[in-house]
Amino acid sequence: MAKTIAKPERTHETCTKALIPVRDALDILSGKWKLPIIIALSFGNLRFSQMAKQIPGITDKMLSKELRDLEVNELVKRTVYDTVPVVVEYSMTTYGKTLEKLIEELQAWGLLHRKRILKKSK
Amino acid sequence: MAKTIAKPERTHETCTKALIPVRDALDILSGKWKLPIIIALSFGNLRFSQMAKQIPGITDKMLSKELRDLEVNELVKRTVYDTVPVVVEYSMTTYGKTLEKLIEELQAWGLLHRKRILKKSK
DNA sequence: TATAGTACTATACTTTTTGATAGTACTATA
DNA sequence: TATAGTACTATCAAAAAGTATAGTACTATA
Repeated sequence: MAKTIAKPERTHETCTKALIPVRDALDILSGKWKLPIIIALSFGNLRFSQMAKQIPGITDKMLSKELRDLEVNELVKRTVYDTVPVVVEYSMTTYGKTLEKLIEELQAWGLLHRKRILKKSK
Repeated sequence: MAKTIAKPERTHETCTKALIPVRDALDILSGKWKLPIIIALSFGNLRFSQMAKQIPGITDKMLSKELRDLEVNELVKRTVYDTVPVVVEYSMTTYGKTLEKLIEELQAWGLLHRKRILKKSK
């Protein structure tokens, strides 16, 4: 017997509710610095100051804040090494890597969109 | 012979470039009102004032601005009827409907994320 | 002549997000 | 004792996003 999932009726009500997780996903990627941070970390683990160097223009404050956001959402892991001076290493979690597929899909749509819209404005 | 696309090397340089269309896609969906408008229109064409009623809390200014954005991006079509008083009808374009798949994918990820994160906070 | 209905625009304001700049705590080394 | 290195935080300023409220242009109808 095939497993089926009861799909709620498509009403304004249900659609508005269905919007909440969409917004969640968008929020995770939104803002000026989330994507650059994710990309930087996708190349390998980085310490705070290394990351600050790799992402031109970001301030310490923004980096710190965005990393905390990503950490709270379990997308990035923060590891403190008990050295002197202390060293903190950031890395993508396995879970965080599931974002990559989503980002690729956004990229695919965005690429088509660029082609379509820029063609017109020539 | 299978068609292959030359994939650029994966460097910071190329990744940063690849980020541009991702940002484009995110921008299209970002802001407080884009998703509610898209959902409302996905149920059928609407006039300005009808839409304002269906989207609780939106101001005329925001509605007008966001519709213009969507129109410029060819996601929404604006049709003016030569009546008195004038009536303007908004509808999703065929192209605009291609966003639905993307929205569903965001939703799918967001749903998993909700489950994962909310579970912990209980 | 006044009002109503449509689809907006204009202005000023508040809130949220981001930026600039400086400062903190710790301690090893010169 | 002064400086340097690490990973931040604090404070204030600027910019961007969103809200509140009123006003416009048009004309048919009461």
